[in-house]
Amino acid sequence: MAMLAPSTPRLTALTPYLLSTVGKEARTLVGDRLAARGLRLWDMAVLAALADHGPQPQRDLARRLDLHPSDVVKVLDGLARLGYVGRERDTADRRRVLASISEPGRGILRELTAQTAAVGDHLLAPLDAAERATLHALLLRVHAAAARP
Amino acid sequence: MAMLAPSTPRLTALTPYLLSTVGKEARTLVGDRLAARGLRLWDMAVLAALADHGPQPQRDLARRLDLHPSDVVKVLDGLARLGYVGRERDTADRRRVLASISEPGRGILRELTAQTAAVGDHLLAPLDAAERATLHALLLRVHAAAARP
DNA sequence: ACCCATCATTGGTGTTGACCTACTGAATTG
DNA sequence: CAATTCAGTAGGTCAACACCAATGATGGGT
Repeated sequence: MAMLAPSTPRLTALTPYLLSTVGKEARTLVGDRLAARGLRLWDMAVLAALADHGPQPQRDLARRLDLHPSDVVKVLDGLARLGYVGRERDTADRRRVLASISEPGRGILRELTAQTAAVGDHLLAPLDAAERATLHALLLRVHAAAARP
Repeated sequence: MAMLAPSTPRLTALTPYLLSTVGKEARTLVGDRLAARGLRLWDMAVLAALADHGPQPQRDLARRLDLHPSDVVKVLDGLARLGYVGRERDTADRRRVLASISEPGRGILRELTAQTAAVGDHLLAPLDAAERATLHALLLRVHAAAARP
């Protein structure tokens, strides 16, 4: 269990530093929960993208998640071996492979989502519900702005 | 320049995911600026800790920054080679080595701090001043809570 | 038909971050 | 004063991550 250091004022005065360390902590906590199921962060991201946007060529996944196409293959290989995703050639364009989430995949995704929410509860313990909502909304706007070129 | 992906609702609904991605982005942006000066994130953290808490044994730095003692040595080696820190045996306990920041060290730290603030401005562009303050305050509380055992 | 672009895949590379072990010299404890 | 604990150091491991080049199959354009 990673433990944040009681840090130094010069650093904690900088929002990027706080974002970086708190983000790293979140990453580690979620990563640990996923690791307990033999999965990694990208696995969850891919499952979520498939659940949200339906079956799609791997190219789209790569663009959507900003993940290298050759790494998409590797992630899907792992998920397919566990039965969480299926792959079919697109009959319209036989170069493409349509990846889709399976029922077991949806099940594990629900679990992972719950786990992640639990991590959130733990991490945001010092904040009340309204504050958590505020934080989330602000982060969402920052995220959205950083996402577009 | 890393670019965040336009992500998927199921993920952006989870605060830990937002913290993780935005944090990673902040980390990368700051890291790039440091790399332009041949430094890394830990270098800045160590300089800041020395500036904030004065000369101190490396053991304290390790605890303070949650950095492995053997890695503290390596970071200090690099900083010492650049003349940003000095090291002296503690006369009271000659096992200890007191690390301290030098004047050039303070200078570079000021620069790095300005660079980091600039990254903050860029990253938090969509937020107005009050919102940035709110975000910072919330993150600070989360950080402080996660820091203590 | 032919050529070129696209998609998936394979099998790598280099970097990084965190960690671990063994060793030295110094202090503390019994 | 012997044994143990502690600080710093040197050197190495290890997994994760992002990225790259080459290949084979397919599609689209002219």
